[in-house]
Amino acid sequence: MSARRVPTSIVSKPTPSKKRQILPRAVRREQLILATMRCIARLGLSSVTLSQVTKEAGLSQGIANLHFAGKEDLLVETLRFVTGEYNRGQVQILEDPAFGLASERLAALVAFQFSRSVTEETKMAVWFAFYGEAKSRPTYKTICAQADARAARLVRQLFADVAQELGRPIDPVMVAEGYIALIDGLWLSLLLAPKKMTRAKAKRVAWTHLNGVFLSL
Amino acid sequence: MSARRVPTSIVSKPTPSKKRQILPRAVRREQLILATMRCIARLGLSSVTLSQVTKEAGLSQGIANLHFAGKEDLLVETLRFVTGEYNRGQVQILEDPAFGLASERLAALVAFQFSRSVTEETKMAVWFAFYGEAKSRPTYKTICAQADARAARLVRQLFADVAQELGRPIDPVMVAEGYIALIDGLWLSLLLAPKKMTRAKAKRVAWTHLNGVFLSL
Amino acid sequence: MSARRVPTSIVSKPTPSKKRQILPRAVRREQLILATMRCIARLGLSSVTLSQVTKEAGLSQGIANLHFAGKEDLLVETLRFVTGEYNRGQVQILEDPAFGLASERLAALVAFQFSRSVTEETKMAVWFAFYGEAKSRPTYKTICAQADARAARLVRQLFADVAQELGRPIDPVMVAEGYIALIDGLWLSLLLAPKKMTRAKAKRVAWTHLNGVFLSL
Amino acid sequence: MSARRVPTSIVSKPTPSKKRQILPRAVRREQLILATMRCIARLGLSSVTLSQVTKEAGLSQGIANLHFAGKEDLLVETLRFVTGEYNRGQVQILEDPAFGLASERLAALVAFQFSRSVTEETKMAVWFAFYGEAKSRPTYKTICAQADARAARLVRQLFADVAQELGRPIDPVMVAEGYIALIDGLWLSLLLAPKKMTRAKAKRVAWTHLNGVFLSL
DNA sequence: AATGAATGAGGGTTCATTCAT
DNA sequence: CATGAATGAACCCTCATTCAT
Repeated sequence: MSARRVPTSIVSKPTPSKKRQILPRAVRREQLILATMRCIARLGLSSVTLSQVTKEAGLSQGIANLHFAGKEDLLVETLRFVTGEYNRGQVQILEDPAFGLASERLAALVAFQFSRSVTEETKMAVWFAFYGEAKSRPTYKTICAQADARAARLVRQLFADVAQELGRPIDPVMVAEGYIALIDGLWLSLLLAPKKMTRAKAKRVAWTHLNGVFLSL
Repeated sequence: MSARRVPTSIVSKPTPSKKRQILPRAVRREQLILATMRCIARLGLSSVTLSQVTKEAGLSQGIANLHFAGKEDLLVETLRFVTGEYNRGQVQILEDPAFGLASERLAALVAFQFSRSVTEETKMAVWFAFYGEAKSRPTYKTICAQADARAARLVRQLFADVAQELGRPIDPVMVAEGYIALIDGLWLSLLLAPKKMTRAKAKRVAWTHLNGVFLSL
Repeated sequence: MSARRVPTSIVSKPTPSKKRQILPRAVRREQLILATMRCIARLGLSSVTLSQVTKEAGLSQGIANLHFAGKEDLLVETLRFVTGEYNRGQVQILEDPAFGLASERLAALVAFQFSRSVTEETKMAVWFAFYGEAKSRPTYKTICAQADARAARLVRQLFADVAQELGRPIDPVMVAEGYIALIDGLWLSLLLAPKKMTRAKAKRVAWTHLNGVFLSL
Repeated sequence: MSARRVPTSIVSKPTPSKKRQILPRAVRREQLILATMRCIARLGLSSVTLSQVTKEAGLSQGIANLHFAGKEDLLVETLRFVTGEYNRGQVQILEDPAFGLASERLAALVAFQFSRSVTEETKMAVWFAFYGEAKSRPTYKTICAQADARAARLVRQLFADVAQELGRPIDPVMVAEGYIALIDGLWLSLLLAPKKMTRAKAKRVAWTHLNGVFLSL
């Protein structure tokens, strides 16, 4: 049958080319953001240096300050990149006209949240790296909060739809909050104990929770 | 009837005394660890400096290196302090002979996990600060993993007991993992969006989840 | 009749230029090494700081760590610089085809060893600064020992040639060791008591010794 | 035959006694000076710390500042101790009424200068450690210069006596300076290349030199 | 007098940022 | 635009000194 495909990712390191190249601003910025993500995952947010990031990107020292206002700005943009991508993915599912039923949408959401792309180690690491600093960094906190709020709104709406569809009266706010907390916790397990928590298992746990919530969905 | 007590915490800053004071090693270490916790909460793990920590503790620059092998050691001991305290609290509940029923124990656990002491902002901040770096720091990762493993074992046992007590056949491993993930996620909400998530609400969410799991506990 | 020339030296401090200048790595390294030599002479090996060295070189704090692996590396390279220079000078004399007679070579060696360039105060200070630490620093010791061994070999050969030329049977090993010790001792006098020991006087002492050794050379 | 005696030295570390002891000032000072010498030999002048010295002496941190004005004072007194001891030894020989002939005195001097006690590694290391710093430290320089001057005076007188005794007209100043330089150089060899230069060999080199000087003494 | 915990100035080093090329 | 050498502020850490015990 089909050959085992190597999972490719936009976050994996590209092959370097030694020539001095002039590229569009947006491309350079993304190069740097992706390199930043890999560095955060490898070194941790507190050990990331511009030197490491630019080396990872295969570019010169000074380039980060050329395309970003400074290190902090690069980090913020990295966070925005990750949250933006996630939120766009969520929106796509919840607005996809292909789904007729809310419960189908929910299934798609769960699948998405534990898809390889979303739970990629690098991304998880970046998420939690910023969560860990968010408490003390208003900028991070705001971005995280906004992303969370957007996600919560979508999930709330979805749960309301599902409840209506099933004829089960639930409190969408409470249920959404519980569900989101569960997902966050499962992601944390995936990040910190990948030996014990797999994507498949996490998905099962999520469904168990949902079953409990909707009493046999 | 009782007067509204100001919530005191071991983590809050003590009044300074300008005199050069000589104190037992253990006391100094705890002073420094608590100051470190406050600094992590205020500045973030990546911005904590020994200078800040010792100033926060009202002590001199050099003292941190006098009582700890270095900054990294101080941070590690801080992490151990937090995880140790939590684990001890958990064990206490699960071994307390005062509880006759497993379900009473579970209630106590939930109460403990959302008690003021455990969910104190500073502590939550410290937890997630280290979680955020754990991916890239083997030492942190190990300590977190050990704490998580201990917690998981206790919760698993408790859930098995509760299930037996209620005559509900559940998979304690899956259920424990779900519950723990939920708690982690709720703590994260408490930390990042204290405006939207209160301790009371979190507790309710946790109970909703448990109800779902045990089908009307 | 010729005008009294100001003795110029590569070790004397150059005029500073305030502009940020970019220079080849080798040039910067030599700048720093020379500044280090001046600092050792002025402050002593135990009081040399990178701060002093870079100020002496008219450069910024951080530059030392940019061109050397660290302070210790800078010091080691400084030692190598001095020993290398001396050894090269010696080799040059002993291999110079201009000298027909071994005794001429010997005369040139003595002249070299007490030349202004070799006995420059700064260099003598550096030599003995490192000798003083060599006992306890394997790296210094090795470099000094290698330089000494090279010098001894050359002197031994030269003395053997001179002895043959004069038809005087001597023990080249013993004589070389004595001569080298004498030179070291005279350099020490030049360094510590320049008021009492001049280059001219030292040369005379050396010749007296050699006369004694070769019985009227 | 007699058993091979372990060469004992005042500089070797004494057995520690854990009790807090109160001792006469002079004893404490000497304890600390001897410990300082061992530390200089082991670590080098630039790495000696009071912490190391007091540990080596088996005493408490603060004691050095109790018996000396400060670290610098301790070092200076250590230098004085070594130079004083050497000078006293020299004077003793040159004033000893037991010697009838100046040449006997000279023989005794050579024997003394290469005696085990004087050429003890620790002492040599201390000598050259201070020589190495003397250039830049007026205090060290003065002490070394005074010791050298005293030694030179004695040697000069001795050489004059020997010359008269032998009926050889020599320049005592030049000869003394050459001899002293030779001795210094030989000590340096003993310190840095003990594998290649032994006390016996050094003595022979010295005698070869003296023979040359006095033309078959 | 003796101890050793506490202090704080100053060291080496890192690294975000600048800027000459 | 891109580079990477140069800068200098700020970090961690050491250690001479002080001082409560």
